[in-house]
Amino acid sequence: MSPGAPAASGRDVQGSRPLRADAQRNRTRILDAADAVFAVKGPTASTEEIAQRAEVAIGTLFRHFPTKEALVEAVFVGRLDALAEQARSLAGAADPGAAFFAFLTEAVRQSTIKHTFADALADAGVNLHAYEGTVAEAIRDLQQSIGELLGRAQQAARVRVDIDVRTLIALIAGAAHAIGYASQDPAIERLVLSVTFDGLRPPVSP
Amino acid sequence: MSPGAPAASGRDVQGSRPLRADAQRNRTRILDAADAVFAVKGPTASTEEIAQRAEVAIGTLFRHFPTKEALVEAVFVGRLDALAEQARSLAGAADPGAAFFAFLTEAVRQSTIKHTFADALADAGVNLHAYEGTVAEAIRDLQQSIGELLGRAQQAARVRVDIDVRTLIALIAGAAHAIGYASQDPAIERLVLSVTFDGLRPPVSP
Amino acid sequence: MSPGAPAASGRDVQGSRPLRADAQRNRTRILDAADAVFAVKGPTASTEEIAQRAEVAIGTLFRHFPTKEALVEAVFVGRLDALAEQARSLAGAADPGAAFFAFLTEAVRQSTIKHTFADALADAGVNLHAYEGTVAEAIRDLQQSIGELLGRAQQAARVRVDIDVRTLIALIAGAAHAIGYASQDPAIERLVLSVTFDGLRPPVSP
Amino acid sequence: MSPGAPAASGRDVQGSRPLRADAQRNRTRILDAADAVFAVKGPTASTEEIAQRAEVAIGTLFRHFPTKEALVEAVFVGRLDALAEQARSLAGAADPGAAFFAFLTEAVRQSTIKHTFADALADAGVNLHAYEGTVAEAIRDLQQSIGELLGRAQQAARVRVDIDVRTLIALIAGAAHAIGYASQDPAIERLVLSVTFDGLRPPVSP
DNA sequence: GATGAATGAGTTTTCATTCAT
DNA sequence: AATGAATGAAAACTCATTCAT
Repeated sequence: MSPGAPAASGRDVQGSRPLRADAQRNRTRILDAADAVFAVKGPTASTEEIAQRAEVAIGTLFRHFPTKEALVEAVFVGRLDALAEQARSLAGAADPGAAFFAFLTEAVRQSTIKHTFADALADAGVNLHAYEGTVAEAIRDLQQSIGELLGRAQQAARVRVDIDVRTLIALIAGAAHAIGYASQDPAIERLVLSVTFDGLRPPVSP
Repeated sequence: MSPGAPAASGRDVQGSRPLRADAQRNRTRILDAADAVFAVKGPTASTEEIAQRAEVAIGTLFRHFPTKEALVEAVFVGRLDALAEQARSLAGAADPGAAFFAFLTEAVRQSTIKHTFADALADAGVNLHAYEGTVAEAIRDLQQSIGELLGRAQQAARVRVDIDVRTLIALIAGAAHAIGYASQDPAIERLVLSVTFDGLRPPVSP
Repeated sequence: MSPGAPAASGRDVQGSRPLRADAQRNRTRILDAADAVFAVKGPTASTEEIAQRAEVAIGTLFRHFPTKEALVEAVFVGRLDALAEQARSLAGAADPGAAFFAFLTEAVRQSTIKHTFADALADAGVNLHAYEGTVAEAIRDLQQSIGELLGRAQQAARVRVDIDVRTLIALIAGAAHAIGYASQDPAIERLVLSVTFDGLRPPVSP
Repeated sequence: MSPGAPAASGRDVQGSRPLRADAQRNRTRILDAADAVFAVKGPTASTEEIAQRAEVAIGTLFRHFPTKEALVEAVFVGRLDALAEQARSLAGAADPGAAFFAFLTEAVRQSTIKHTFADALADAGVNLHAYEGTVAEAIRDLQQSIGELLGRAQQAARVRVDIDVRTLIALIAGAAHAIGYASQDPAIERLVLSVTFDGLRPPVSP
């Protein structure tokens, strides 16, 4: 599991005392397993399968996440945090345009693994008002870090000024989807990114 | 239900005599219901719910579609046929560029109703080799009619020549996804389409 | 279908006017189909399959036999009649012992095709009191014709005198079952018949 | 439930740790219920009915036996084990002929409860090659223990030497069938056994 | 009478969730 | 806290039987 993976999320559950060491370890294992299984089978994968992969009993899974939905959300938040982290790490780059498009490429690639995430990302990114709790928090955080990158790229005249963060997130999810199907075909992947990037550039001034 | 809706599909099942009037009516009701329910809840919606909405017994549903998969495919084929029909109706237009972008707009809007369709569309469009039967047939038909529009627009220098049909279908699905979440927000819809269109245009020659 | 097959049964349904020619033909087709299908798949075979094999609509099947049970019974009666016919054709033979064992061999072989029949035969043969209608009638008829053969063989001192018709029918069904499993293995078939025959012979007088 | 009944089977599922006390209790209840229900209604009885009789939820039944087939097999193996146990307990008897016929009587009586078992017994006994897993194992075990009894009885000149284990099992099943129907009538039961026993004895040397 | 579409209770199986150990 | 067995409400699918055409 790469650094920045969901389980490494530092987001604290408010109001709960720190977990015992073994409990914390189980929580991490469950999140990692869920992340992997959801990525392959989508969110209809069974909790039982996740528990098995995490090598914990099903009861343990439900002790940590009272419903399946809670688990799905936690995985989602983990991915959002990882994305936001990535955006922040590019925030100070010398070339704002390069940083922006580099982030875009990476974000699309990561979302590509499984549509579920792209779906959830776009939905949350665009309809933040419909969310609450940790998801809303994570999205707000992500929007801010992406906003930073976007703003700088726009100031550097590398991106159309009429694009806002919510539209950008929608575009990322869309491109991820488009590419997701063509996993065998690098040509399509390149073309989709190319079209999206070109469409984002400011119009050539006459 | 708009004209060209799935139930109106003219694709004939080979070798079966025409259905009795009442059976045809039920088949249509089931397809319409499935189309509507899948649009809202995705393909995991239960066959029972669809049967209820169609006001037929569950046995009737399974008489018409022997497995759930067959029903899902039939709905899908219906939508593909409607799209292809649309492409064909624009094929002879005087302005190939306008026709192309008009089709794109319409295709994205229709796919937007539910991601399921966009997903399936892109998957089938890109990975046609993985399909067979009526779905493969419908996709091939759609690819051809879209190809026509695309080819003319490229000859008229209104679309980049490096785009092929498969990439285009992937882009349509991607844009549909992106927009799908922003159903409340026409601004995002406009921007996503604008970015996609601009990205598709041929580079300005210096 | 060999002569003597169930459909050829001459047993009249009491009180019903003679069937129209085409109806009679359909009745025959259904019975033949049911006989064949039940022989292969047992009585859990679906009515639909039988109708298809008979090339009639399912509604036609149920017009002739108001319940599946009625159809099963009719097939059964057909086989009982065929057996009884066979017994009668041997009744006048010169050698009563040979006639008896020839019948036995034939009866076992025929019942062997499918255990269902052996089961039903034994049950009806032994527990005649539990049956009524055409089945009871057919069994009584069969018991009488077998009784004839048995009586003569006993008088000729070729069969133990303590055997009665009901026991004999049970033994036939039992042997048929035993052999049914060994359809691949003629050795077992021969041995089972040999044991049964030997056991039926009168004890050697000292 | 007599000792040696299916639930008491000592056959261990390899590789699985011993069940928790309550789970073992439920497993036993389910097996006992299945044994009883199958005996009355045959193997088409519904899993739901078995679960009800065992007073467990349907999910519990399927946790213990992942398919209905697995349950049917487990019941079958239980009975086979009980029979083999019985054969073994008679193996050392002083009088091999008496032991052999005592076993036969008992085996027929037990198989008589329901034809399903006799059917399965004969099929597996004769066509062992078509089985695998625990069923094959149990049958092999049974064949061996019966073979022992048979061999000794043959050496003592109490049974025809041309009989082999497979034929013997077929005969047991056949007799069980024959008797099964005559449960009300001890006379028939006695006669069927008598015929079978007599048929198995070696021919009187002149 | 024949047809075959419609019905709906019943079947096996899955799975999120609870709770005794 | 962890375990994993138990629960029971679905879910997809079947099939004997009915009834409109």
